[in-house]
Amino acid sequence: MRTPKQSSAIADVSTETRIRTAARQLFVQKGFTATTTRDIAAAAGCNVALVNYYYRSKQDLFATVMIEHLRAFMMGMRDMVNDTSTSLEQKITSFVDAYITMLQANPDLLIFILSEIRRDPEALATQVGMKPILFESVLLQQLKRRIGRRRIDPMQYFMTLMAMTVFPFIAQPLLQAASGVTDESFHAMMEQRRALIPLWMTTLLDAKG
Amino acid sequence: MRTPKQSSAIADVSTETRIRTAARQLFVQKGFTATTTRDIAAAAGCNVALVNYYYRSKQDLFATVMIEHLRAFMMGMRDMVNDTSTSLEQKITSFVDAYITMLQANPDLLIFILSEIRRDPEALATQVGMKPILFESVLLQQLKRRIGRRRIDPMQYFMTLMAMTVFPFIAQPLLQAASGVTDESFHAMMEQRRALIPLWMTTLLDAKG
DNA sequence: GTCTATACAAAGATAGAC
DNA sequence: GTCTATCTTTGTATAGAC
Repeated sequence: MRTPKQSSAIADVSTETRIRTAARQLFVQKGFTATTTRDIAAAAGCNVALVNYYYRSKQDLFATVMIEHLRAFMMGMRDMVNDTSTSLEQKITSFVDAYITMLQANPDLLIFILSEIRRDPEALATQVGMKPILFESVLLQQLKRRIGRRRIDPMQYFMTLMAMTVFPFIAQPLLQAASGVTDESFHAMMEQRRALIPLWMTTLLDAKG
Repeated sequence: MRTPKQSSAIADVSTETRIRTAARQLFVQKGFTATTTRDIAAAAGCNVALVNYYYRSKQDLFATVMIEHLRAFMMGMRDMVNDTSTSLEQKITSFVDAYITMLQANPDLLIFILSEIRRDPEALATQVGMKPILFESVLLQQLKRRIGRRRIDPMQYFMTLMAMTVFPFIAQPLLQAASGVTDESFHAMMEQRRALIPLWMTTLLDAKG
């Protein structure tokens, strides 16, 4: 008395999809190394060999899953940075807000992605389509126009914007361990930063570089 | 006709040290996952079992080697940030220089720190002695004096300094994958940043916050 | 204490039957 | 498409020589 197919809790979907779903949950929860193909197979209710059958390797499965995650966020970003009806300052504010909100909601996801991204950055970057967002956006055009003839490198400026927004979330655990800062005060610090970053970035724009 | 000991290129030192030396080279060169205990043993000219004999596990060996690196770096930092004979601007420049030089040489160290931060931030912070460097330095005193009565939060300022310096190394793999930036041009970008960061941080100091 | 040889288990990957 | 059986690599542990 046994069903030959779909013995898992996830039913009524193809094995391929069940594997992907199980993999996403496990990868986000435990990270790449700590997640085994046997874990994934068990959660998907199938044999170990099936994981390699559908996705050539654990590595490829991981890349597939992570690309799904990133792509959703990046598609929202793409619309925002290409909106011709908003000013550069408005875009910077929206940019900072979107990232801080996303990272406040998923604190683990960032370090997870960053630490595991070394494994195959090429697959992520190309398939998520970061190039147009980073290098062909209206935001970048507005930035170049604003900079004019002064010697500010747009890439350095953009890197600084990203850094000011994202880095605190990376440093958070260490900051809290070293200084005893609470979750609440860190949260308050990031809320304050929503206004501070646009202010400082504007200051840099108007200064000489 | 064979020597029972020290058949490796690294001679005249204890096996324990040879293992540590070989491990550091390989970890820095190939990363944690790609480096096997058998690689390390071969490079150290000893048996695989010796690696586990002296260091309980590959993970412990990695931690030992990397924490050595970090501690040495931080001790240098401590002297620098507490030098009463240098100005705030000089310290910022030295700070940026030291970090960029260190991270250019040891790209994997950063990933190690990030994953360790997640695993046990308390241990890392105390073992390396970050507290006095971050929160009791002459640098911080000079910063507070310089800020005076204006509404700049020293912590926000310091966080920004760290972010501008460290974040690019975190983003490097993704940046290179997305834009096709070569190792050389990334290196050049970071060299340019040695001057840019102190300039921008000084600009922020003199602006209103 | 040091070292060699070897065993063992876990995990990724593959071949071939059905 | 799916499964069983198997192979290979790799981290770890043990037994025993010197």
